[in-house]
Amino acid sequence: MPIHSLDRDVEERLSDRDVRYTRGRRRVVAALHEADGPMSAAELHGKVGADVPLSSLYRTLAVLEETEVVMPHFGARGITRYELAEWLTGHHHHLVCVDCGTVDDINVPPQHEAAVRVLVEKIAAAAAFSPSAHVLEIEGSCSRCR
Amino acid sequence: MPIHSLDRDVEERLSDRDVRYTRGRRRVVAALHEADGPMSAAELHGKVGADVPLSSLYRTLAVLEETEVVMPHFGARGITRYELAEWLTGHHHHLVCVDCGTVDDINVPPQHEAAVRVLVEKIAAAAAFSPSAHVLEIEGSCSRCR
DNA sequence: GTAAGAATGAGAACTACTATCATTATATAT
DNA sequence: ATATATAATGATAGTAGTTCTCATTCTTAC
Repeated sequence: MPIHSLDRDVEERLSDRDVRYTRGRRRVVAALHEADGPMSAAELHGKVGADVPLSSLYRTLAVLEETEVVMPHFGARGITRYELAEWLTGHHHHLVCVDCGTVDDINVPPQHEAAVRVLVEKIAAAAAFSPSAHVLEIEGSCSRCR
Repeated sequence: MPIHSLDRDVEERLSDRDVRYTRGRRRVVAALHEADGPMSAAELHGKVGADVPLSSLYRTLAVLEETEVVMPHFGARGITRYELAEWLTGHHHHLVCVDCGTVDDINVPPQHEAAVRVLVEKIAAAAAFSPSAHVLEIEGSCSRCR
């Protein structure tokens, strides 16, 4: 999705919730859009510039999470990373490097995704659990570490 | 796996690594064995008794992680939970309740597990990533919350 | 242009976790 | 069995990531 139509979608969502789409918030959304995986507050601090204080980034992320523009991801010890919500980016999964900890997004072709969904349904059904979503993380060594 | 054979396996592993299998460590292993999902240090503090200080629990968990008796799980904001390693319990996945945050283990029948593995291979292959493991978390509402 | 409300920045406070160190327990050698 | 060396524990101080507070600045509506 190009940045301007993303921006329009986010703008509309925030306006619906009576929340302003300010410069600081735009910067965070843009940084997450350029990233190729979830980012932590500290990583965003490095990317959007150190002039934006960490406390503001945390608050911005909290606001964007409440309005469902971003989603938290808890894949690493002690740190919360954020990525744009799937209604903005499309459904995807993660490749997690067990050596360096980087997380990269991976898009799954529709037929595989459908197969995953069917399996999830079957597995959950056996436990009388009604699944609303699934998270698949593939662990291994990334190309940089291998 | 019954507790005594689990205990024997852990004992052997720790002895191999020249680490003692003490009373405190046994208590943690037993608590994790009885649990039906990963537990945090604070939750263990409640379960094994408040007479075991948190600092000891954190260190015990670190030792058990180094010796690969337990595995960390980062499914919740800011907290690390631990569960017995899969060589002790068998491979399994998680049902995560989006309402209350509880995580329950779920065993997956072999044919479904095989299908998951095949899909993971295919998805990863498309990104030139060689998978060593996978984590599948199924989100939904647990029976208590529904 | 002004008033009301929202967002920001700076820093204090909180929580999960880690490190330190003195004390206690365990294992090995004699 | 006792002494000695090494490991584990408990208490507490310290750290990192995150959240809260509040005074100031910016927006929006009138």
